[in-house]
Amino acid sequence: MPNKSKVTIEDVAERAGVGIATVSRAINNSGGISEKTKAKVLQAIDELGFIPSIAAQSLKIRNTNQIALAVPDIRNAFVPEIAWAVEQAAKQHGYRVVHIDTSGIGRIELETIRDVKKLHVDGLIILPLAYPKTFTELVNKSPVPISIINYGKKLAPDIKADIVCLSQQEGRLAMEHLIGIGRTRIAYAGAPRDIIEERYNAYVNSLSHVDVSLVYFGEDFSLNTGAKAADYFKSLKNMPDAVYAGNDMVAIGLINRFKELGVRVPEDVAVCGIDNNIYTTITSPQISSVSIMGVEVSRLATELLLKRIRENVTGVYEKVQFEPRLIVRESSVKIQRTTTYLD
Amino acid sequence: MPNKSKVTIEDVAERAGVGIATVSRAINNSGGISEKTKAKVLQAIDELGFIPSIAAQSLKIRNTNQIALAVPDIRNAFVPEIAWAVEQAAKQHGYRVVHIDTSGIGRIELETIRDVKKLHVDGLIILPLAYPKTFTELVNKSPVPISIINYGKKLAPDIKADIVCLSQQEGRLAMEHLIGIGRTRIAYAGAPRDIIEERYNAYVNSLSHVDVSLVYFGEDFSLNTGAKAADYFKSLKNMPDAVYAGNDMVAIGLINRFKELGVRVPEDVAVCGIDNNIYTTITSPQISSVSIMGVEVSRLATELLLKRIRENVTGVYEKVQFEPRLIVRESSVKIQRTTTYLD
DNA sequence: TTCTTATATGGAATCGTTTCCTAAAAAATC
DNA sequence: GATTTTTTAGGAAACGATTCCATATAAGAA
Repeated sequence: MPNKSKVTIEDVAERAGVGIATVSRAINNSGGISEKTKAKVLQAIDELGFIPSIAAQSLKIRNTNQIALAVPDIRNAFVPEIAWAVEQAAKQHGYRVVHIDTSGIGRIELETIRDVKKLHVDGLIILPLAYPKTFTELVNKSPVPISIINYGKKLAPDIKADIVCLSQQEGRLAMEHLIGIGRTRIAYAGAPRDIIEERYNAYVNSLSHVDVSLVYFGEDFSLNTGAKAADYFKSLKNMPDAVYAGNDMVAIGLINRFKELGVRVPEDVAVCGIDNNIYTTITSPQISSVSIMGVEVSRLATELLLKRIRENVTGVYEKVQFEPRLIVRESSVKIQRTTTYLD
Repeated sequence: MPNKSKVTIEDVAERAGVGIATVSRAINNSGGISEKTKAKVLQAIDELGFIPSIAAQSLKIRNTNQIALAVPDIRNAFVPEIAWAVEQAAKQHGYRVVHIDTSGIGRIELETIRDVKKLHVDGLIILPLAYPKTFTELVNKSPVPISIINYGKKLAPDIKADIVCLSQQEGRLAMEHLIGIGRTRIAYAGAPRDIIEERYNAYVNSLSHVDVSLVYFGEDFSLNTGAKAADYFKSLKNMPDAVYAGNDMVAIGLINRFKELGVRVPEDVAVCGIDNNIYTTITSPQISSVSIMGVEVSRLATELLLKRIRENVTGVYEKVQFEPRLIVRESSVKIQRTTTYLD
């Protein structure tokens, strides 16, 4: 870690025999400079190994070429894909991505928005889990543009941020699928309704009558919740013939425990999850799921943010909705009491 | 996104009726200021909602309070945990983390090191996959401290970076385990030796004789490689009775395909993976694996980096080795020759 | 060639901090 | 109360870029 190089634009100017303004023009391709001198400057830059001080540039230009990405927890199965897509898109435009872990805690999410200036970024992409009352308020007074990846509840229409979301039909898709394959006693397993309300709402709305004994609320959307749900369903005298799992982790935990308990999936119970994370294909049976389009959604959220940063406009916020996509795998098939049948 | 607040230290000074130097002292607790005036300044800051310009601070102080984390691909199962631990540790010290995706491409890894100044960070944590000849050279001339999370080959002893690694006994642990449970025809499945050499070396070193027909080199460490390995092993007239998988993804892919092919795990073939990623517990059978201590390793790597940044020293680089830990699950059990017979 | 216009170039101010240096005020010493 | 030492405060010079503005040079028109 030697030469903490401190070669400045002035050194370059001297070496190239030009003024500092000229060097700046060469760096930034800002025109008003002849090809000849530009080449001269570029060579001097190369010889000296000059790298412009981003701090100085930031101070003058007032941009940082950084955006922040605030996610609940990078260890959650559906998050890495989002982080990846955001970074790819950002890199393409010369932006770096600062990661903020909100731990899915509403308070931290709000603080992140409130103190976004402390992050030294030109914009913020946030994937909130909680939506307290002050959310919109804080977003609206943010000094930098915000892009929201919204897998939660509907946001205030007057919110001053670009929003990319899913049509919130993912639950309905899963339910319709289970109904479509002839299941009649469909259960729900997942976190309590206040976490991702829509997931449970879809369950209720897809049924003419809700049998509360078929609803299992765990603490969260985890493997563990799935396992406990399996125990619970197995304990019923009248088991469900399908489970709509609030997400894939729950579905995986559920199926695994079912297997231990001797419950066959999909013969006895069909299962459909949500998120379509890559681990739906590593279980046996592979799990039917609904893709929440993480890559598409987050790429667009990034593009919108960068566009707004670049164009520096505040009006007309975008709200784009993607459609979730049902992916049928082995864990949910038509009821056929003869041979098993996959597709 | 309204009031792009541009309240500066001068505004605060005026409001508090003091000089700008005094305001600076109040902000930074740098002493030489009476409690009375400090309170006055702090109040003014609060009233005006002043937030110091990080760009200006960086320019003067020449630090950014940011570190970069360069990883192969955040979507790889063992990476999120590392990213998480790094961020937690960094946050604790008031540092932000900029994520760099190297896609596991050696060229990009080298570029990241070479151009680290462009990242606007005070230090770099890198988890390299490849170690080309120029690696050490580039690290040594880096203008900022570097901390290496090393799961690969041994690094040059004179490298100017803190290194946190595993004792590279993870492969041996897995092999000894398989041998210990009585398996005699142990196979290898993973990427070619040039990717993570040690994983394969451990295989060779743990055996008195290597049967090349029991070695399957896929393209990478993926589910797909595992699946293809399963096909290959099944096609042998004389199947292995255990597979040492280069990582858990391979193990998962392998087991899944084995199941489709009617090969029983662990009865016919025992399987042990490496990484101990969380998905080893969601398969059936759950997979024995060796923990690579991701959280511990990366937390320490971060601590060492931040210490070096803070103390600004260049001598005496640390090299810390963690011991991997074997975790036995269902996929590998002692051979019990009771009724079942293979050949 | 001479005058006009377009193009290149350099100087100096600026961005918002920190910090050195000097001066004033307060505290301590005699 | 006078003098010295210690604290506290403010002015101004950096930090390293960008960019406005004025000027010099090259190109084009007459």
